[in-house]
Amino acid sequence: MNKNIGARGEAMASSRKRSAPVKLEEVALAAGVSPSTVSRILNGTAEVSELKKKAVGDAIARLGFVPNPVARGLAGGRTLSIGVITQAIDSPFYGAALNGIEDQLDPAGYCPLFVSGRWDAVVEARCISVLLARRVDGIIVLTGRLSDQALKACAKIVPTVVTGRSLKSPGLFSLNFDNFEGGRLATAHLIELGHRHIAFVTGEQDHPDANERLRGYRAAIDAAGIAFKPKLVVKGAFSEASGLDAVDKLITGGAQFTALFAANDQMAHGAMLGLHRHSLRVPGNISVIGFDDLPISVYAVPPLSTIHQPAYELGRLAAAAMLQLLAGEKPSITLPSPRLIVRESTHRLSS
Amino acid sequence: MNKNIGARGEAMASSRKRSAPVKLEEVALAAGVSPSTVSRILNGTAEVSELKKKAVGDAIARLGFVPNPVARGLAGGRTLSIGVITQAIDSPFYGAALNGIEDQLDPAGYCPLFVSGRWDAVVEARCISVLLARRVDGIIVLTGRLSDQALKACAKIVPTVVTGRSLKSPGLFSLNFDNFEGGRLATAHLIELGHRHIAFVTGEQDHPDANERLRGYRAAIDAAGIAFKPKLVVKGAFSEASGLDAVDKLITGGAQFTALFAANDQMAHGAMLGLHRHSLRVPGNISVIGFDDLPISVYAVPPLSTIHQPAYELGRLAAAAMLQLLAGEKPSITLPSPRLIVRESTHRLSS
DNA sequence: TAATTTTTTGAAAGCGCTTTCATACTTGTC
DNA sequence: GACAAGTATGAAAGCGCTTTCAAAAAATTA
Repeated sequence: MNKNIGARGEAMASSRKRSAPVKLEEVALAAGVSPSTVSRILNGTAEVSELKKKAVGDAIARLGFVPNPVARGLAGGRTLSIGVITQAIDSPFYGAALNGIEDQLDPAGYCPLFVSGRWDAVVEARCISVLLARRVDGIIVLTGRLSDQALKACAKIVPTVVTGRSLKSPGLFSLNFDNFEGGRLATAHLIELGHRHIAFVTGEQDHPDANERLRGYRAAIDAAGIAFKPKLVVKGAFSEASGLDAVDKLITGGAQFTALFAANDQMAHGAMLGLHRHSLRVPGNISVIGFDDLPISVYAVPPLSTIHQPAYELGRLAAAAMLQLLAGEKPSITLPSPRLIVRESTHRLSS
Repeated sequence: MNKNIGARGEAMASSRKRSAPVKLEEVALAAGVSPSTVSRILNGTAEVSELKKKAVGDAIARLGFVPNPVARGLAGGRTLSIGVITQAIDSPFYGAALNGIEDQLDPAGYCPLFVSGRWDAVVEARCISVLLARRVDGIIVLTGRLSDQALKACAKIVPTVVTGRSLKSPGLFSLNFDNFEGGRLATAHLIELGHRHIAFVTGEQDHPDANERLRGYRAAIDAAGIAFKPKLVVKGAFSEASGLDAVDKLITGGAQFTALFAANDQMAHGAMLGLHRHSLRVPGNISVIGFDDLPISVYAVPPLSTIHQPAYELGRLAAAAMLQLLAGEKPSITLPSPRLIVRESTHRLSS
């Protein structure tokens, strides 16, 4: 009763409104072979004579046959879909990564299933359940909150690719961007410009990326022989609002600084607005540098200096690694190194 | 229902490496009923005695059974997944909408399948095929390029919800934001502030939203008795870069204007940078207003006046409409009206 | 040419669930 | 208390494809 819902039964012989989709069986019949043979040709799972191959190919083309992925999933155990856990599908950074994933997966016939973890380990765990229940063939986790333990457990069930950390486990591949080096690079740039009092706005609490960037900041000022001043480091949360707050805190706290490094671009934008509100010019009075190189940062007023993070590429490579994992190969993929992008928000300190 | 997949079932007898998922048959056995009964309880498709209902419920909980959506899809014809066609998954505007869709669909047990149409009717058509091949239960098209015709054809096959246009057809529901009124509102605001020379940066060519916003602009200046000057209207493409270009074109073309209305926020940001490059201050020399109210616009320097478009809400409502369609109801959903958001990028014209 | 190995192919058994269809079991009615 | 009219339940037949398994055909060897 529910099979051909849309199929209005009214049109019998002649004009069929919505002909039921062609199925493999019909192709087999038309080509004069057995269903098994058609399946084998479709999947390349066995040698088939050229003759039949052609007959089947013709039949498929003529009938316009498209295999039903649902049936394939049930019978073959593969759904040709990959679960992708992102933290916020509406974040500009993740958006680009998702795009990269889609671009890479699509030609391979795979389809991504996006779900949002909302920076919450519990939600993330639920996401994994949902994805697993949907029988995805693999899971890509974009920098989540899940424990290494949970990730490894997941990898036991399906191939797993995770970004933002480095761990080894069977069935698991991790792809890590050098956040430490990025943090160092950004800070060193500021120091290079003559700045000695550099404020730092951190990212989400216990986010590995955030911690690494902070480590990079410390390493750079240490290397330059600048004393670390805890007062110059304020907590942020990767959001524009938190960048703005951070500047307020800094200024009302009486901190002295000529440059500010925000652990991501979103906070840098918030910080720039904060400085503007305090009648501080960027880069005239304060130099600002961010991290991520969001598309919008090119168009900030002034355009934001930052560390380029290849978000799109990250997605593409994560997907590529997944494809390799699925093919039984051992992925051999590495991310490009952090790159400093100097625009107009950083300036030499005029003494 | 499907809470605990993460629960490694090691508490069982001995330590099974990866216990095969429990299936409905086992639940039936454990509860002492037939598989049919379990299915009926799961789907609520028939009356079942309280007694057995409880027995089955217990068995499900005890065994940690989670129905296999793939099998359900094959047998029942419903996959509990909804295809969503967006133009650019990495656009800040669509990101928010996708979030809304996900939030609305998830509690209902549905799962969105996102694909990107890339502002291209051909790609979009391919997306529909892919989605249909995957046997989605419905399709949501976020302001696409497809012809009304194609959309109606799609609606014949599965329930379809489309935003950004108004058309009626069986199985089709459309949700349209009042872009005309938004455009009018923005322009009227500028006029109210004393501006008479108002530049307009258009959106993507033949994008319905873009055209409507332009219509709103014209209506407002007409109403104010201001002559329409074609030189003040320049083509944009909804991207930051095109906003910047537009300003260049305007200025090198010698156009005289004291205010600028960009058909979306992204272009407004580009335009603000363009003005900055020409040493024009916002709003000191030129007032700027955008359209969409992207999250980032709050943190622009200066914060951007704009027309609020409820992107998240749009997604949520589109999904809600889909759910109603699926339930066989006739959706009765309307979008909130455009709302003017005055921030700091627009200012009274000082004569 | 007979015997043996290798390759191609088809029949049939699922994959895990939904859904007729028919069967027991209740009610209700005169 | 016998007969019609429900109601809860189970057996079995798929959904459209993949995948053993074994038979048939072809290639190889002795």
